[in-house]
Amino acid sequence: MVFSGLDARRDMGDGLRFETFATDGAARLGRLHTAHGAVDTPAFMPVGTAATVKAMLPQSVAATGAQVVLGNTYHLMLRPGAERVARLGGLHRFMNWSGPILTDSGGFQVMSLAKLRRLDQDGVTFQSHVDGSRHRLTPERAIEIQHLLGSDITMVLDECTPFPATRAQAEESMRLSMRWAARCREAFVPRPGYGLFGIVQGGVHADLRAESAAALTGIGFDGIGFDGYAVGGLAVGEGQEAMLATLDVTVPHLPDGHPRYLMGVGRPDDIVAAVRRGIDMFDCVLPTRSGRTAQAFTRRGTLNIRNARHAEDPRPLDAACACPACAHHGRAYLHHLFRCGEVLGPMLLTWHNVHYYQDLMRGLRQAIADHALASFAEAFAAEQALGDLEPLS
RNA sequence: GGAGGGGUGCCCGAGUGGUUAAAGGGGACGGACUGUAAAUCCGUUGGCUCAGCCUACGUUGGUUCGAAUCCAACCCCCUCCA
Repeated sequence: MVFSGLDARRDMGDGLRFETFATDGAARLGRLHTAHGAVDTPAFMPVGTAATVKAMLPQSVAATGAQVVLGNTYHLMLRPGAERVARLGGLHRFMNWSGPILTDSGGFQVMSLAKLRRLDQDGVTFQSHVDGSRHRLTPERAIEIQHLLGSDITMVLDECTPFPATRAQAEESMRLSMRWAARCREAFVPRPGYGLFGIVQGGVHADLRAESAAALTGIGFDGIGFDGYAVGGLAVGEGQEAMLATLDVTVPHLPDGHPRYLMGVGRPDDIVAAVRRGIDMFDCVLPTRSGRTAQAFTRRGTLNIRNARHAEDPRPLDAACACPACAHHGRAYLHHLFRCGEVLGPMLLTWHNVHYYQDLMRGLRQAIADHALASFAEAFAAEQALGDLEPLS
């Protein structure tokens, strides 16, 4: 490279364009433009850690209305390896997903695999959960891997601060993440349609969140900042009330002109609450993991399809849902598939859950466009509260 | 007809004198799951008036302070030989 990332960025213009069409309170209706297409926001991004949204075909994911999926630096680094993906034409081609891809940096694994890694100021060394081999991840290498994958939206390497943590631990952890974020910013090679997101940390402490946001928006030699801003380290055990309170003291510090991404969240009610607080993007394993473990999300709340009460229930999971599980099958059949351990059960339920999440996002976007978000949220909560035992209308 | 093996809780199956309402599976019933070490994990699973009692290891009877475990008879099941 003859020029640094920041020089290139100045020469080539913004990596990701984000436009906003309407607002309702703090919520925004927007569109994020990437090299592989646009994402309407607020958006929910299904998680495809190992180059697959588990139990779904890429075209099925797209059919739900999902416009962007996640991949994971740590998992793809181990298998099949970033260089191999690059030789095979990049992650989009590898997994046959033509839309935008956001890749997490491995920062979540710094927390979730705490027992299998050693952290130092320069980076983190993982002991592979697959074969025990050692793998070094520095901010620079995390960015390099995401470049090799061809990620549209690259995430900085951070440390997802665990909960509970003392204030001192949260502060130290956040500052480490901010130093790493600066290194990621330097290492990232800007290209039109590709972008880098910073991640705000700071636990549940308002001043630390503010400090983190200020660090990210001012990062770089001339305060260039990032293409988008993620809020990390939430939904890790602090509870919804603390999470929302943290959003209340964090989002105001994030610039209006860039997308805001609440990492790893969440349940449907978390998403509604966070959108009302100005969050534009979400990802969560709940719809996919729960789909594989018999939990369905519906307008009437969650249900466990394994439960005996569904054994002879011919109704669909959700009468208002257009997904294949609801359009062509009743609860009794899905119940039977799960009872028998048939793979079609997890496949159909995952499809349904992802479809439900996308329906929810469509509803939220429409509500913002209509300036009716408050009444939408009220109706959403009322319907969820009815519960699954009430007959579906 | 002869020889051998075996009958344990919803099912399979361990257990050969007391620490056994009885390992472990399965099934059943329920729960959990929030930038995926997850098609995973965790409870419960004889009854009752539930820190106690009752019922229970094919059936009946016996030995013993004490039996799923030892003995006898009987009833079933399996394998081999006629």
